[in-house]
Amino acid sequence: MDNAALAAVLAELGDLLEISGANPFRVRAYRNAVHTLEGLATQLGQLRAEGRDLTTLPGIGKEMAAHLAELLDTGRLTALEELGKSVPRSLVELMRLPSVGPKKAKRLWEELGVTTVDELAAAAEAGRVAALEGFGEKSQRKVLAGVAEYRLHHGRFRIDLADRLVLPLVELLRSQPAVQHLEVAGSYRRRRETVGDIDLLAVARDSAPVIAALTAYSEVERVLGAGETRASVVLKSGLQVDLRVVPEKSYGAALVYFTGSKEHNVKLRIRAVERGLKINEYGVFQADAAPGRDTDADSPDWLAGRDEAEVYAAVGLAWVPPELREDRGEIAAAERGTLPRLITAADIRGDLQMHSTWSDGRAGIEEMLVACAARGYQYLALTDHSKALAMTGGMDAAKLRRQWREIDAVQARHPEIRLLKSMEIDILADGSLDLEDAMVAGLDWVLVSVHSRFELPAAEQTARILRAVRHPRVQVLAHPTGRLLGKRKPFDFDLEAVLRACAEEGVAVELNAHPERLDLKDTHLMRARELGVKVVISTDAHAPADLGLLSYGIEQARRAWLTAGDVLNTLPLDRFLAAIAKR
DNA sequence: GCCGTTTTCGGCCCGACTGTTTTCAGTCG
Repeated sequence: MDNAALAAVLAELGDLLEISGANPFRVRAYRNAVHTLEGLATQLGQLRAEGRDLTTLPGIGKEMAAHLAELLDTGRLTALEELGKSVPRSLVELMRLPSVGPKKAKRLWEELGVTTVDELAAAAEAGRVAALEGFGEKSQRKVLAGVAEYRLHHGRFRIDLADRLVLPLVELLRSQPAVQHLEVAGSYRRRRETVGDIDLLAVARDSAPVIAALTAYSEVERVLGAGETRASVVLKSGLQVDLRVVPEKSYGAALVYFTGSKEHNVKLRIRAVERGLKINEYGVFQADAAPGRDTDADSPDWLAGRDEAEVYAAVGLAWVPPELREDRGEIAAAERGTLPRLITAADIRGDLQMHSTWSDGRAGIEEMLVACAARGYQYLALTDHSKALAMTGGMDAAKLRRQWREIDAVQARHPEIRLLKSMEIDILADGSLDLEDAMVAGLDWVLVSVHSRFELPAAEQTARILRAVRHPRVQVLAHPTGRLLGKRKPFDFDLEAVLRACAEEGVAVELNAHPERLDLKDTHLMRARELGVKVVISTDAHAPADLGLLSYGIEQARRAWLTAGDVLNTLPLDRFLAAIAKR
């Protein structure tokens, strides 16, 4: 089982414990363990095989370690199966519905016999939910609306889709005369690869017109609620948007608070408590100056909160870039002053994966080159597909030779940028390359990737990829896990073994910046860096406009703590060529 | 259930909104 699967089982047990009325701190312990697993850069099974004591991991104690060991050994968890005998496991699905939490899920089950979302829908349609004490007509309607939403799509939104939906709304709200500041917070600001909803934060002279502008927005499907300082709507796309309006004095504190992550905020508050302070969304306050006194921007106990740096400084920390706020060691680094200088788009000197009309791209070589030069790049690699991908017009040796002649001609017309001869060479099922070695030797940049046989057993898949990265001329492994967000899971293989081989062989790994891939992902990149594997951030562009997708790759690289020094294509041309010539 | 130069017990982050309540529990972020 991989870390994500382990985390899912512990999360389910935590939810089920909560429904069964367990001690809330015990429930939280499960949530904390899940968070640790999700943030782990190395597979837990690997750590265990290396003899690591799992209880040295944060939030993992004796009990969690035993659960994890059982899961790794047997793939099952007795505690979950036992609890499932007294509380239906399907109840955790009910908690995914808005306004249904553990208490309501339990009562729906005990008093109405509801155990699934479908049964809940039937009960609500029959009017049985409204009759329940503590519920009413409105609760019943909310449940039905929630079920409809759930059935439509109970997933998250890819970050690029979120951008398309959010940016016009942000522009509209910023144009309101009353608005002084408006920022998108939450996981969107941390640039997670997907977002569940959108948190907007505003400072305004008068909150009412801002709230009204949101609820009246043409893309709003329905208004979930609107009060003095906050409002929630669901867009026609299904994306939920929450808006909070805060006083100017609280803007920084609120931005920290609503940017999260929750785990990062918890750490900040604990630091505050240790220093006799209190942090909430309105500011940093002297704690217990007058117990029970309001802690808002007008309180005499208010100390800081106008901007984020002020809030961090109040607890002895440097400002932390939003992408790092995941409780992965950033607090300690901010305290020591050792936060990394994160890579930016301006550090990139060349794009090392793109396609042209020679395979499945939509633009010619020269067009792609001109677009790269316009971005200020010093080099680009043209990586059209190899012949195994016949449907893309993949090239065999003869076609590749013809392409080289055109490349030479285009290069002769454009001395301003270096056009590298390359190819996205398929890794065949046995790990051999889909191009003769004599031709491989003629390439400036040798990129390999898997595009077929995703279903191979893990051992075979691993052996196949290992053979490819151990090929003496291979320089980069592209989109190593093959995942497509929301469409295809990563194929089953031992990434750790592949990364170690890359480290030994001096092969780089790609961070494919296409928002559908983002492969490797942030935690994998952290592991690559630990092992000393260089990263290449490429767009996989199939048209000039796709070159702009680079920003999505940069964001994930930042989430992985990468600096310019960790990324090969930040090097100027001469140093880049020198670096890859060693291979 | 986890954690600890305030260790092996007694804590564990905080506030707004909603709906159904006559004073607040539950949910959510």
